[in-house]
Amino acid sequence: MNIGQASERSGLPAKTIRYYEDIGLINPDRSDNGYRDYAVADVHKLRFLQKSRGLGFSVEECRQLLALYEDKSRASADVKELTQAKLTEIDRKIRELTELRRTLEHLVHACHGNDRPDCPILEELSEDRAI
Amino acid sequence: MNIGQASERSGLPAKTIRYYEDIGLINPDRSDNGYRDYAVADVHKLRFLQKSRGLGFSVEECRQLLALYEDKSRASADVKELTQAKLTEIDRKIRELTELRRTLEHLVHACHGNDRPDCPILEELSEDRAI
DNA sequence: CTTGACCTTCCAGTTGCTGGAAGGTTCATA
DNA sequence: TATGAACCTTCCAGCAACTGGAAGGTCAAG
Repeated sequence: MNIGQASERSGLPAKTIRYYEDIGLINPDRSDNGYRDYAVADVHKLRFLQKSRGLGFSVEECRQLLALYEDKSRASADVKELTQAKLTEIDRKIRELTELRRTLEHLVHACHGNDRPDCPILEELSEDRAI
Repeated sequence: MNIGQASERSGLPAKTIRYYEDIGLINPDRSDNGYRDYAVADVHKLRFLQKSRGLGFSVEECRQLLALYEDKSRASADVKELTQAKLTEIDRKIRELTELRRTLEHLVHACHGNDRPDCPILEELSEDRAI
């Protein structure tokens, strides 16, 4: 399929898809007319990139994550260690998002109007273990 | 406190903290010697920025989120709408992270070695409702 | 009173896109 | 068959969000 369709299916702008090719994240075929030709697997990768970038992973981290999936020697200790590190990071992100969610919800429900002059989030956020 | 301590407590590099001041996200006092002087509330804001940036929110979105907490007219419909939009976005992120986590874990546990030549994540990710 | 760890501003470079120009391809319609 | 819209191509420039480094001021300890 052409880049337009790959864009539509992955949720990434065509510009970004070409950029990801530039930096070696994907390698679509080329049709005879010179157009890029994306396979379904490419679209999966692109969608994966779209999500993981949106979740705050850097391009290099996304490259690592992609590599985890594609690594032929998936059993190696290195890969396992990296995966474990990523799992820990993901857990942290989930925790932080949950916390952020709780705080926002609290604002909507408890502070409708002006019962508190000061900002409740600041107290909530300062509850953290790690300061 | 000086920028070094604010950096240590917020988890943000001093460079980034100065940048956030440049673009108007924070406004620390200045000591007589010209050094920036951060209050505890500034550190809370910075830590909040550190987290929300790391969770994939743009600086402008972080500015909005900060504004939600600080908005004096917190009861306005606009603010409520924005907050609701952010909540929806946060829920999506949590869902996506959970999915990513499940996939990675699956890789670690189920695919140790070479029982699958093809990449299982690609199938998992293609299960999405919204294609 | 100097050495080292701070801090300041300013300017340049990097990452990760994003927009726009200039031009080729495809395909439906006049 | 031609012409226009809707695609696609490369290339280059600009923006967002930092990041590094130079050049220099401040401060506490020895």
